[in-house]
Amino acid sequence: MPELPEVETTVKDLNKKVLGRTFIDIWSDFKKQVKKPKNFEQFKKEIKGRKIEKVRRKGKNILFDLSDSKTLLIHQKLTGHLLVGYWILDNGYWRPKVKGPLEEKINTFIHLLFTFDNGQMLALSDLRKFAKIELWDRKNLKKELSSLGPEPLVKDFTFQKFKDVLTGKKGKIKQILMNQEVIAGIGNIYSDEILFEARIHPLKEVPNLNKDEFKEIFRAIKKILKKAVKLRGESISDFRDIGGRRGFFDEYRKVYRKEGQKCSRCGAIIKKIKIAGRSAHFCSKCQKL
DNA sequence: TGCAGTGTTGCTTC
DNA sequence: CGAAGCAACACTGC
Repeated sequence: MPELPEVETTVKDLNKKVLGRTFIDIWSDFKKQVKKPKNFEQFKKEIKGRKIEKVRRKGKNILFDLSDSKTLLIHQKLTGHLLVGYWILDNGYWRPKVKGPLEEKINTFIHLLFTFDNGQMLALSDLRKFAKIELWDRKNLKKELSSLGPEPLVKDFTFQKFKDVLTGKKGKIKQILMNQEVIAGIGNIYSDEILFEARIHPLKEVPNLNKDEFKEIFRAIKKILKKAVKLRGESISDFRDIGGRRGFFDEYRKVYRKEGQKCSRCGAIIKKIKIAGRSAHFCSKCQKL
């Protein structure tokens, strides 16, 4: 499940690989994944001939700025992967032309594939088919994404700003951290890891946090997300970079899906509970309620 | 074998 | 208005 660090890794790699490329063709076997324009032929017509000027990230959204002020938005949701390479259509499945990590079974789930002017391809692999693809006029996109909260890794996301966005919020800290309208980009894995780093219990009510606890959470957000970006994301779920390679955050992961194991800090057993229908992992001894 | 668990977003319901 | 539940989908693990 791609969260901020995984999307950031993807976007950085895409900027190295596909900048200046022009779309010449699009293939799909699941056309309703393209939500805007709804008509796939229309989408195809509008994409063809357009050039990629820049790739950006907003929260968990990937934005391809194209020529003529269009922007292609891709949200990977749970199991979407963007892959760059060369494939051949074989019996309804895309097979990679060259040996390597792209040969893993994520290939089976390619439902959308763009071909560029140099023969290179951009594939969207998506097991659960939840990913969303939309083509926007750039001027309308800002409004569309305006409900997203601030980007946690930018310099001007200061402690003051963090306090401001949390002030007045009711609810459990875990839920608030995952709310994209409060802060953009944090999902289930990193909210667990951030709260472990900050030694705060996921069920802690936001209005009950004192200043020191706010400070710890703020510090932990920056630390964990920066670390995860540096390590090119996780791969306990099925994240892969655009070359099909894993991230390295798993070696650093302390609580997510570690229930029953010993806490690396105090040796107590890591617990798993449900919060608003989501799994939450934490150490009940060193994370304070 | 069968069914709960998996996570993100948005829509529906209360 | 907000919170909770569920659907979108398909595969894994118990």
